[in-house]
Amino acid sequence: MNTSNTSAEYIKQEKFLVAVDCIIFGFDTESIKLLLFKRRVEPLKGSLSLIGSFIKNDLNLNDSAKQVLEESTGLKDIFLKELRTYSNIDRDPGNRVISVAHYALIRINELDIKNVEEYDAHWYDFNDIPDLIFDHKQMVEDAIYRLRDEARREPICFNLLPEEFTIPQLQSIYECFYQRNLDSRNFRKKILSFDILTKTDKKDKTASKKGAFLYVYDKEKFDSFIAKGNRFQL
Amino acid sequence: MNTSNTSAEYIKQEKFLVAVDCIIFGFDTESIKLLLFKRRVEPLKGSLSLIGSFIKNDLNLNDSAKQVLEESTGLKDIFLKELRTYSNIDRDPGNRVISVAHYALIRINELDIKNVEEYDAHWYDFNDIPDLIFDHKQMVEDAIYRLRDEARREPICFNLLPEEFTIPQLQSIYECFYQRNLDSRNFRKKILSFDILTKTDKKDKTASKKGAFLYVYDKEKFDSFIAKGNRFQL
DNA sequence: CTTATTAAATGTTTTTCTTACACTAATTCA
DNA sequence: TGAATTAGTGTAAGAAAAACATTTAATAAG
Repeated sequence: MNTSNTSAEYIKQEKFLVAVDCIIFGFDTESIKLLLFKRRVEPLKGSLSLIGSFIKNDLNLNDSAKQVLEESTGLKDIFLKELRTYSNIDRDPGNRVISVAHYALIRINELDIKNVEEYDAHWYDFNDIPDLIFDHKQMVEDAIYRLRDEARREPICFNLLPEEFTIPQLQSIYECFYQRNLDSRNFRKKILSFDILTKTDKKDKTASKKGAFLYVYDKEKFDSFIAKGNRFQL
Repeated sequence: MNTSNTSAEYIKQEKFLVAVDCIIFGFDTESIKLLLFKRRVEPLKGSLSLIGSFIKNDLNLNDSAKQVLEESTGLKDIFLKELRTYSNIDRDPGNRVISVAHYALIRINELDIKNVEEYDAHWYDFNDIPDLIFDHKQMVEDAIYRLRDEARREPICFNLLPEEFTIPQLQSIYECFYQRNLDSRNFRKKILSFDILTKTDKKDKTASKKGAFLYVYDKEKFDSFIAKGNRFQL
């Protein structure tokens, strides 16, 4: 590290290992899933954990998390947000490490199988999280809590679906988050009332004989919806 | 730092300066205010900034922020939450520093004047924030945005008022946040409908001749309100 | 001691949003 | 060709939000 122009007051200070950990969510028609990994370094090598990495001096935290995601999933341009820091002194028995947890929403179908196998990654139902190393299970629980809240107030669930998706698919994500069935008439009415979706003339016939029309999320429509003083709320 | 039991993989890693910065909010019958400080170290010594500190090896981030707050305001048991990290490589010209911003709500009247003077601290209207060092102004803007959102969904505004406060006082905080007048009948009806306040038989006569009854926030009532499946929303 | 002033406290109606509810349509497969 | 399956649609009732004006309690001024 270049310390040539380091201020005098700074030099006295202690330095810390800083890591990012990523909570990766996906959705597969039935349930919201979480991508978990076999840890590849000591301590606790081989145990289940989130994917993470120590940060380097050339990237900020968000870019570090992006890099971790790209390496482990093969995906770029992923929905990614900071959750919070985890900084208890003894959280990592290897040494003191301050970790900044990030959560990501990905489209399961776009996941690169090669990466997944190489990294020994597996999907777990978000209602049935196994024990994880350190405080990773706490991170997951915090992320689920945050995500539930955010899904209600921001149009983020589209990030779990293909570019083109059906209204019933979208509904089932919300049913997963809220753990209850929603009325399909009311749901459709509400989501379409925001006028943020564009209907295509294509149908998805994987889920029914009749087939359901495919829609795409339109960020510009959303922005103008908000600009008019409206609020996304499900 | 004790590195005797540090894992091999960890030793190779770069370490970083980590700081906490605190965005301190108050309220003084008219407007929401922000406590700003004259910076006491180089670089940019003497410029306006948030209060902050490098963290040490014996405290987690939250406790570090608490310590900063106690030293600068003389207050304990302050409402304090993590906002987010700021980690751009060049954000601090003194050296690379990762800062974790925290926001705090305090009761202006409880502030220790001695500390305030010693630290050269001053209140600024939250609608008129001066330029600050580094990315501190961004932190403030992010904190205001977060706080506005949180005030709508969590009972946090009480932290800006004395233990005993009037309904009109509470209303004026919300009017500040939303920057619009609220109907006093509807506001009162709504806030009382949550059944989270206890009315005292005392009156505050500083704001009117008639005087307004004082109320206290009851955390237990709030918890049972939530346990019944309700949602605080203003 | 009467009157003027000031902000607090209160209820009702209208409008908007939410919830509950059941049938028809399109397609596939047997 | 008919049985099965999910998609798609409208309306009525109930709940919540918004709009709106007057009376009350206390102090201060004349």
